[in-house]
Amino acid sequence: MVTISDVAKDAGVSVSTVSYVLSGKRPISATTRERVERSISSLGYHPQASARALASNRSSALALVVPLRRDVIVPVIMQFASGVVVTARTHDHDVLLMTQDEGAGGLQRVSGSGLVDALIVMDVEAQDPRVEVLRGLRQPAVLIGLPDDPRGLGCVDLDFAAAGRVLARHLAEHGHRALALLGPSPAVYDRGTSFATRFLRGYQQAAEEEGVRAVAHACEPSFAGVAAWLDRVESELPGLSALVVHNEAALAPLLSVLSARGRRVPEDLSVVALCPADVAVSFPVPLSAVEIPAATIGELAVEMVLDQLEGRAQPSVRLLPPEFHERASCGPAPRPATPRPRRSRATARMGS
Amino acid sequence: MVTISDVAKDAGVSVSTVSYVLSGKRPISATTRERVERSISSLGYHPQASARALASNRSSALALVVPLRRDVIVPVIMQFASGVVVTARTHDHDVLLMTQDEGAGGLQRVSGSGLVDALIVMDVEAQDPRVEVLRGLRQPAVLIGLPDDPRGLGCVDLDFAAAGRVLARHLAEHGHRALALLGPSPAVYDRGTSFATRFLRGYQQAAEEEGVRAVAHACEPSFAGVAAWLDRVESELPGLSALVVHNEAALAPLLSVLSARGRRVPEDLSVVALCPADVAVSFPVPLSAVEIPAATIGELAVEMVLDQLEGRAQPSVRLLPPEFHERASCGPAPRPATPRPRRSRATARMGS
DNA sequence: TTGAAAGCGCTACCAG
DNA sequence: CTGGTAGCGCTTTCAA
Repeated sequence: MVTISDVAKDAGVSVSTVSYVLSGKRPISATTRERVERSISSLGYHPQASARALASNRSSALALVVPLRRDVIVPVIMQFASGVVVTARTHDHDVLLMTQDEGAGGLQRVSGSGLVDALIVMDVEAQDPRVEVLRGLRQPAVLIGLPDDPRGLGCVDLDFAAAGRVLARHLAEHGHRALALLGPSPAVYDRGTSFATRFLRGYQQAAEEEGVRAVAHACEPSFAGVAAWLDRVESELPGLSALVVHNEAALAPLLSVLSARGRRVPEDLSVVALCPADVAVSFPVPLSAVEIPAATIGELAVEMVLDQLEGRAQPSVRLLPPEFHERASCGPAPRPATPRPRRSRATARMGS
Repeated sequence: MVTISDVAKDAGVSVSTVSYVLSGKRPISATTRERVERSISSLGYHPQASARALASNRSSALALVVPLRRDVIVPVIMQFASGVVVTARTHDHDVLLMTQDEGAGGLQRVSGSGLVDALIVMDVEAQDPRVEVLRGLRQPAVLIGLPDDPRGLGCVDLDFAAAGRVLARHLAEHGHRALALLGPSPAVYDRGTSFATRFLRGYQQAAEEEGVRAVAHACEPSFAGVAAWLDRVESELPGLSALVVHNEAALAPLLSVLSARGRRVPEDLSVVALCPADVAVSFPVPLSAVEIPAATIGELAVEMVLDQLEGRAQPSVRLLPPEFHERASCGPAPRPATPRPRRSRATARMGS
């Protein structure tokens, strides 16, 4: 194994000079630098990560904690993780992959052992017990999600409230006067996952502002679940002409069930969703949808956490604006709109 | 920060004793061990990873290289990665996440810098340039996939040939005499990805043995691609009554197109696939399918690579047997089988 | 602009 | 069964 002193010897300089050539932390004459670099590549020298970390007290690694639950949208996780890894590499950092099930203890372990310089934690819930632990660590952290009390921690996420607003408003502007939100499975609400609630609030707020009737219910992502959900909202809301879907896994069953019942999209029923682009275009009629900018969130998380690490910035909360993509699943309301009241009461609630 | 000598002082023993308590590499009296452990937890001591790695020349980390291409099946990758991380943790190892795009240089970097003790590389192609690089590294490696020349490297993968055989044979046993294989997109074959070819060979072999007619064509996973594929095989193979799908992304379009054309599954056409269980059950008619045991492959990869690291085993190739799950998409051939020839010529080829 | 050398915290060898 | 201690390969301060 070739070490820094092998390089120093070969180049006829001191060890510290080689180190400074590598780090750029002090000026080096062009000729010296060149000699050193020649030796480095001719010897095939690679600085040893552990020695560097020990001496500098920096690991050049970030921890990334990903969820494993079955109700997460796997492709979104992957996009996000890719964004993190690629961005980390452009800042000369590596990524240590951890799973949710290591829990708070895992965070303490990697932090305490100095394995990483900073942490990025996905899928953080409103009352996540890990939040308090993260606040107590030596290393900075950025969360994907928005806990109730984010003090001291960076947060990045889609602005779910704005996403809910955008979708509801879009339907209202197409003349729809009665909307239904197909929400995530009940388990997601039970867990107190804040994004579901934020989306719902945005949806309700826009519906109210636009003066349209709107219901919302959680939905199990299966054929049976979707069928039951449909029965319920159709009986609950006569004149229903548009759906907002915040449940990726329910999309396929939903569209199957609709087609089986002879309800055409968008002629009979408009559908808009929050889902990745590739999912949106995987149906016979491409879905108008808001996307989760997962890769961007990943990049941003890395940049925020490194800014905190270098003292360039304080922890802050960043909610990214939703991007709506119009495709083919949203049309005008089928029946001429009934005379629009100046200010109708919006009804929106999230039942079980 | 609390160090090993703080613990030694607190417990009234030497640092080496603390070290040996931690590693268990030499006998320690019960009383000493207890005192040391008490000090460790009362001081909240965490051994520093970098110092340990420097002194022991072991990082206790594995590199995991995941693909980023759009034609990979993301959930399978995730299952696999989870299996790797969880298993690595049970063996006291962490996982460094790398992306495909770091290429051979990335492998050399993490290897040369001693960041990891071993490497696991996913999605390895028949003529993958990384194979030669991996062979030259100091650390052992295990590949997911099967390159043409795997000498010196461990390999784990599904036995794709057996999977192709199982599916074709299953259909033949249900009386189907004319089969079509809907393969991955042409890009996959062009890339020389060995799993596609292995699956195809197994399918062809079983068809020949069973004396059934069988065609095979690559297919773009889109509505247009699937429709064109269907037109082609139906005109090419009169009496076609069963499909084998080796293209997860094409499943949804395929089933939509079939339903739009009034072809019922399984009454008019039987369909079997190679896909994850959750995908198989996400359609109106649950698909009989072979699954990729991704989590198992991940576990196995970790165990194999650690066995190599510890000198407990030589690099070897392990192909896991396919597991077929009967669901609802496969029925008997619709028309009574034509008199079965003793040994008919099977036709199977993979056109563009 | 460069060199010398003191650690960083741990492991594992050598002694006892 | 336990202690002392020489490194592991690098960074960074102090000195020149």
